[in-house]
Parts: sequence; structure tokens; C-alpha cells
Amino acid sequence: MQIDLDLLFSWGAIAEKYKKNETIFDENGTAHFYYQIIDGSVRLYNSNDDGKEFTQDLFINGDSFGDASLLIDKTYPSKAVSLKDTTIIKLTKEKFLKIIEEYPYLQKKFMVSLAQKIHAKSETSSGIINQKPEFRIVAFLNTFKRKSVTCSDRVLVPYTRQEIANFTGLRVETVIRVCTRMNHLNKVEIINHKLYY
Amino acid sequence: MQIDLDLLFSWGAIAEKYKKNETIFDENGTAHFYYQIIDGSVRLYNSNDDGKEFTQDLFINGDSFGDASLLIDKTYPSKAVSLKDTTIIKLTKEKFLKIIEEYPYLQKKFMVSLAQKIHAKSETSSGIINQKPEFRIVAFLNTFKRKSVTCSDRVLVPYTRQEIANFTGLRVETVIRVCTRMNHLNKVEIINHKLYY
DNA sequence: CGGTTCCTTGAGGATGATCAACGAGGGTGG
DNA sequence: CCACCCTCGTTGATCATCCTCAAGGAACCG
Repeated sequence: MQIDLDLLFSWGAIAEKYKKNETIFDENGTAHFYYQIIDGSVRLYNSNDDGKEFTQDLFINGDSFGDASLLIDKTYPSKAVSLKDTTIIKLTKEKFLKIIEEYPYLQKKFMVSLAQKIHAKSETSSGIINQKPEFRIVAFLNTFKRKSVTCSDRVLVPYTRQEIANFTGLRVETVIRVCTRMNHLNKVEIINHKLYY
Repeated sequence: MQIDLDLLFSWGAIAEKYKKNETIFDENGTAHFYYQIIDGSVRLYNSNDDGKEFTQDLFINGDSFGDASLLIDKTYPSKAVSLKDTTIIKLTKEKFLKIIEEYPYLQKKFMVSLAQKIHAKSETSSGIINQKPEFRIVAFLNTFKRKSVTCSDRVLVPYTRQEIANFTGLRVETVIRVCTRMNHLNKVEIINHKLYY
């Protein structure tokens, strides 16, 4: 989902700056705003008692996040934190609901973006269940690749091993071991500790 | 999502009967129809090479399924199979899209149902990642309980151990062992091999 | 009954998690 | 330029747990 900035501003939206690692909303918090990233990136994730984390989704410039929660009477299923210094435009729930009411083409766009998210999440679940760490990692690399520009040749994976671990629900050491194994099998390339896929 | 049957029929929808375990659509198939269950139940799931299965969702009377795929240019992320003899009403994709265009209240209802699905799937993912088998099983029992009527006392769980295993991505034996353990801890009850929660 | 499906148990093995330690790179301030 | 620190990557040893395989028992249904 992406709404034109001028439109958002004209409806009274305000931009807000977040430092790196700042919380935008918490798990189980109530949804009050529509959030759209102007610049930066945001991570939605859960963490459990052992400090293990699971990244639900990553968002970059132009993406909105947490918008599904605006439609239902449930609290946020996960936490949102900025990955780096980030500027986000916020619009109140009420105005957002009015906006999509007012502009059918936006409502349609919104619907499609929800449908896409369902699709993505279905694939994630089916990937996770597949158990094999390598499979999970490949699944992650593939989803992120779509967000990347390059098509030919290999792309630098802009995530630390820890981040990949958080995304796949694995442990750092496991990620490392699987990656080096995949390197030997030429499924990825590791040059100077940097991962290429 | 649920659309009035008369309305569906007036738009040329047709009811179709499926025997138990019949496939309604396949993973990676193209979405051509809106499906709504008149009577029976349907399971959406993935299976991997080892024959291991993961149930994405279960649907009963009045539920629609696979509708998110009608909005996007992607194939079905999972397979749909009837759990028992089931009657389903089908409407072509084109007519479905027209219907929700025509009736704003339906479009809104559809949007909300998509948002709910996202929420549910987010919770599933965060649950799965939690690793602990017991946690996964409890998560499953909770989601299914919502679909059940009883509130007071314990409810008979209408699923076989195998079905629970498929839903949680665990193995039958693991499910059995965890359940007996939970029985001792009084978290569930097993009477005559039947599971109550 | 006889067959089918589901439940149950045990033993053994595979694998990811955990713990502990170290190495490498990059940035900062003296 | 060097010393220091901090984050990230890497490795090995050990542990816990779920999976696998195999076998048998219980419930249900014609």
C-alpha cells in the first residue's frame, strides 16, 4: 500500500522522525494510525521469553505497515521498530478509514495489498514448516530478493547473520553453518564475510 | 467473508458437490472462482517432499476460501481439499470482482475479512517460531476453539492426532506424547482416547 | 468378527540449540 | 598511527529434543 504524500498531508497527516531502534508501536498495542515510510526502514517482529525473535516483515521507503490492524478490533500482533533513522508519515485511523472510503481506487489498492500480504504470509508459513534450515534461509533470501533491484548475477545480502536468524527463527550459529555449507555447494557466495545470493 | 446465497445465485453462481477428500484446487493452480461453503468443511494445506503436511487453514459452513488469490496475479499458495462430503457454491472470478465493485458493503466486508486473515496468520507464524511443541499445540487448540461453540467447561477436540500434527507441523508421535504430558498437568483431558480442551 | 483407522509406546538417531571462546573488521579518540 | 572497543562472524563440543522406525493395542464400522 502506498498513498500519495500530498494527499496524506492534505488530510492532516504528519511526518515523524524516529531514531534507529526506536519503537513505533508495541505488540498488543492498539492501532491508532496509518503509518507510511518516507525514508528509512522498519521491522515488524515478535520476541519470546528466551529472547528469540521472529521477524514478520520488513518495510522500506514508500511502504505502509500495520494497516491491517486498522480494520479489525484486535491489537497489533507484533512490534514495529525502526532499523535505522527513519521518517514516517502518520495519519489517524479515522482519517485513513475516511480516505479509503472517499477514494475507491485507494480502497482497491488497499485490498490488493492485503491480499498480497496474505499470499506472502502463506508462503512464509509453508516455508517455515518445511523444517530444513537451508530451505528456510533460501525462502528468506528469495522474498528479500524481490525487494532488491539487481537481477543478473549475485546480489549482496544486506542483512547480518543475526538478522537472517531472526527472520527464519533459527540461531546465528546455525545460519552461519548452513551458509558456509551453501557456499561450498555454490548456492551462495561468501566473499570477505559478505554474503552474496 | 460470507455473501448471501440468494445474491450469489442471482449472479449465476452454481453449487457443486465434493466427496470427502476431493481436491477443489491445487497448489500453484490459477484462481478462477470464488468459493463459499454451503455445507461441509475444507482444508487448505501444503505438503512437502517427505509427505509432511502443513494446514494453513480450515473452513466450515458459510466460510469462503482462497479469495485473496482472486485479487492478485499469483497462483494458489496451497491446496484445497474437502474434509468430508461438502457442497460449495462457486462464482467466477470476474463476477466476484464485479459483485464487490457493485456492493460497497461487500467490498468492505471483504477487506475486513482479509485483514482478519492477516492477523491470524501473523499469530500463527509467531506461534510456530516459538518452537516448543506444546506451545504450538495450544496455539492450534485456541484458534480452533474460537470456531467452536461451547465456552464453559472443556470441549471435545474434533481432530485426530494426525490432523493436529498436520496443523502444527509436528509428528503424530510428538503430538501424542505432548498431549499425554499435558493431560498429566491437567492442561487438557483425555478420556477414552478423546481429547478435551 | 474382520478390516480400517487411529492411538500409543519404546529405542535409537539426527540435528539444531546452547555454551564458550576466539577472530576479523570498522570506527573513534588520543 | 596506534590502541581500544564494539559489533559481527566463526568454530568446536556437548546437550536436548524431536523425528524415525517398528510394533502393537484400542475403537469403530460394515
